[in-house]
Amino acid sequence: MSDTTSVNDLTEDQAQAELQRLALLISKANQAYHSADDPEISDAEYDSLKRRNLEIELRFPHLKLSDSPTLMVGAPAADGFQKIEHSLPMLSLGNAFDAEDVRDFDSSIHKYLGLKEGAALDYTAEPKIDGLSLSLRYEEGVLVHAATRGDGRVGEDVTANARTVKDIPERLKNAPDILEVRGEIYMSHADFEALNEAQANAQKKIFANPRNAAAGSLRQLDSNITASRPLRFFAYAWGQVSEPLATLQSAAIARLSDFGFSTNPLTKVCKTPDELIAHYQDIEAQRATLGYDIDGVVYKVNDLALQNRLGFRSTTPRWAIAHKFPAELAWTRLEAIDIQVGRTGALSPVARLLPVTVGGVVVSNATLHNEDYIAGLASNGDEIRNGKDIRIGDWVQVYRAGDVIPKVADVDLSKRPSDSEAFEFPKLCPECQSNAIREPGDAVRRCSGGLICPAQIVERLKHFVSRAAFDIDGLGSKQVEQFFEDGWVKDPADIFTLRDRFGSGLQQLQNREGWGEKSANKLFDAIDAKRSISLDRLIFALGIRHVGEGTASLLARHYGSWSAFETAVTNAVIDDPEDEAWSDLLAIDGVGRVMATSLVTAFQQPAERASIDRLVSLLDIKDITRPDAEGSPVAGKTVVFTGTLEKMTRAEAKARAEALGAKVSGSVSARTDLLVAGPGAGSKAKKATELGVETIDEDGWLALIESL
DNA sequence: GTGCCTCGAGTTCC
DNA sequence: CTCGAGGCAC
Repeated sequence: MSDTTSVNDLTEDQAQAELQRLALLISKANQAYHSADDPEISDAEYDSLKRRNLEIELRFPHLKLSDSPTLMVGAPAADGFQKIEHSLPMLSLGNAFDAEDVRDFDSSIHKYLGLKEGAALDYTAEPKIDGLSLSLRYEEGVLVHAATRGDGRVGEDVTANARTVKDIPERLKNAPDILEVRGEIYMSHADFEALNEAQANAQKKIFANPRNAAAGSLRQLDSNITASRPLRFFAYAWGQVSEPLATLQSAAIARLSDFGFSTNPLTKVCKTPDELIAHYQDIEAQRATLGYDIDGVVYKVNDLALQNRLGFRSTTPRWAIAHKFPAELAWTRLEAIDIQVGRTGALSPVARLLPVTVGGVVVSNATLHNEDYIAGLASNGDEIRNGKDIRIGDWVQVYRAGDVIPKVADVDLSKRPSDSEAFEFPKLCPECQSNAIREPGDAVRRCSGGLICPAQIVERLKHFVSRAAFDIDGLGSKQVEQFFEDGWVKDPADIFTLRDRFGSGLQQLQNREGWGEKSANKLFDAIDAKRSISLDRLIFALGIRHVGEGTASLLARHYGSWSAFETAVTNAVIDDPEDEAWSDLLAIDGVGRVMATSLVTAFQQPAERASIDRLVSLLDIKDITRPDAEGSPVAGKTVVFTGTLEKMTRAEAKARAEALGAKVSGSVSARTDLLVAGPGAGSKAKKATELGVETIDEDGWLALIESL
C-alpha cells in the first residue's frame, strides 16, 4: 500500500490515484457504518484514511476531487462561525492559590454535605492544561458537532476544524447514544516552536505562545489550515450523556479513554487535601518537562453522586477547584497613570507601562484599582500592603492575575527618582469636570455628572448593547462609541429609531468608511430583531446600579411582566415598611435595601424615567413564564426553610428548591406557599400556622421533590 | 454585630 | 479575573 509513503514524496500521479482510492474506501466505510452493524474497518483505520486524504489534498490542492470526503464535513460559514448552544453550560472553575485555599475548599465541601471534618472524601487531581476548552457531541457514536466554550452558554461551531484534530475520533465504539465529551485543545511546545519557525519562513504571523497558537488554529475559517496545525486534545469531562458514564469521576475518565480519547496520564485519585497538595507539588516539579503548558492542577470530588448534590454556584461548580501555579512576575517602569470613567461614574486608575513580557504576553496597561491602592493603603487581600505608594516613574512589579488581568504588585523604592511626587488623585471627573465624590466607606470615587457626563453615557450605551443585555449583532462597543460621537445615539432608545432617522438614503452612514447600504440594512435588521426582548435582559440592560445579571433575572422571575415590575418600582415608597410595593421588593431573596433603593430611585427620577419610557415604547417585552409547573410540584411556589435540616444543609436545600423553580424566601408572609420546618423551628412555624401557610417537615419535602 | 457567600463593576489582551 | 460590597445566616 502506498499509505506508508510520505506525502512529501508522492508524485502527482501517485497522489491522484491515491485520492481516488481513499475517496472510495471512505465512502464505503461511511455506508457500512451507517447502514450495517458491522463496520468493515476499525475506527482508527477510518480516522487514518480521512487524515491521509486530507494531507494529500493539502499538498496537492489542485487534485482535490469534487466529491472529496473532506467536503462532507461542511463548508465553512461565510462569515464567522455558527453559534451552538451548549445543552449543559460549560462553566469555569473557582481558584485556589495556596494550600490554605485547598483546605478551605475541602472543608467547605464537608460543611455543605453535612460531613464531619476529616470524614473520608476522595478527589481526583489532574493538570490543568493551558489551552482552550472544547465540547464534542457524539450521537450514536458519530461526531456531530464541536463547539468552543464561548460565554459558557453559547459557543462557536468549529466542527469542521475539530474533525482535523488527530486526538478527536470521528466515531466511537460502544458509546452512549448521546455523549458530549469535553476537554482541552492545546499545542505541545515542540509543535509550537516548529509551527512558529515555519510561519517565520513563510513570512507569516508568529504566535506569542502555544495557547494563542492553538486558539488561532482552531478558529480558522478554512479547516484546511487547521488540519495543517498540530493540535491535540485531552478529554477530562462530559456534558450531556444519555446514560451515566460511571459512578466515579475517575471511572468516567477511564471510560473516555476507552472510547479512544487521550486523557491526561497525571490524573490521580487522592484521599486527603494533603495528598492533593503533594500531587500538585509533584506536577509542578514536572512542569518544565511535560512538553505542554499547564497552569495549575484541578481537583474534583470523585463521587459523582456527591458532585450532583454539591451542584453549582452561579458560574462555578462547588465540587471542583483549580489550584493555580504562582503567577509569573516582571519589573517595568510606570510611565503614566490615566483615569477612566465607568458607566456608574467610577474613576478607575490605569497604569501605562513600559511594555514588558509577562507570562508570554506583552503587557502595557495594568489596573491600579482605586485611590487607596495607589496611596499604598490597600485594605484587604491586596499585594501592596507595605504602605508603599505608587508614583509615575517608579519601577513596578507586574503579574497577570489569574493569568489574565495585569496588576501592579509591588514598587522598587530603591529605583524611585529623587524628584518624584506622590500621585494626586483627581477630585474632578476628567471627562466632564463634575465633582468626583467619594462616599464615606466607599473605595471608589465617582463622577457626580450622571447623564451629563459623556463618558458615563457612552459606557451605559456599551452596557446596553453588551452580550448579556441586548446583544445586537454588528453593534458593539466600537460602533456605539462612533454613533455617540456622531450625535446619532445619545440614549438607548435612539438605537431603535436609527433606521427612521437615516431613511432609505443612508447617506451619512454610507459616507463612513466600511458602511454600505447592505451593511447598514443588515445592522437595522439586527436591531429590529432585538425589539422583542425578554424581561430579564431588559432590566439588566437599563444599567441600574447594583442591578446586574443575577438580580435582573431575580426581578424578572418575581414580577413576571414589565407592567407588574414597572408598577411596583414606580409606586414603592423607599424605606416605608407599611408600603406594599416596597416590602414586596425587599421580600425577594437576594434583594436588600441598597438594591431596592437604587431601583426605585432610578424609576422615580424624571430624566431617567423618561429615557426608560421612551425605550420601552419601542420594544416588545416578553414576559417570563415560570419554569414549567407540570414537571415540578414546587415551580413558582414560594418556599421557606426553618429549623434544623438533618438530611441536607440549608444552602443545599435552597439550591435544590430553586433548581426546581421554587422561590426561596427567608421569612414567612401571606405570600408564602410552603414552610419546610425541621426540629427547633420557632417563630416562623408559629407565624405560618397563624397565616394558614401549609407546613411540612424535611421528610415531607424530600418526598415531594422525589416524586418527580 | 460579625462572618460567610455571591454578585456587581471594572479590568487587559487577542 | 479580582475586588468591594450587598445580602443573609448566625
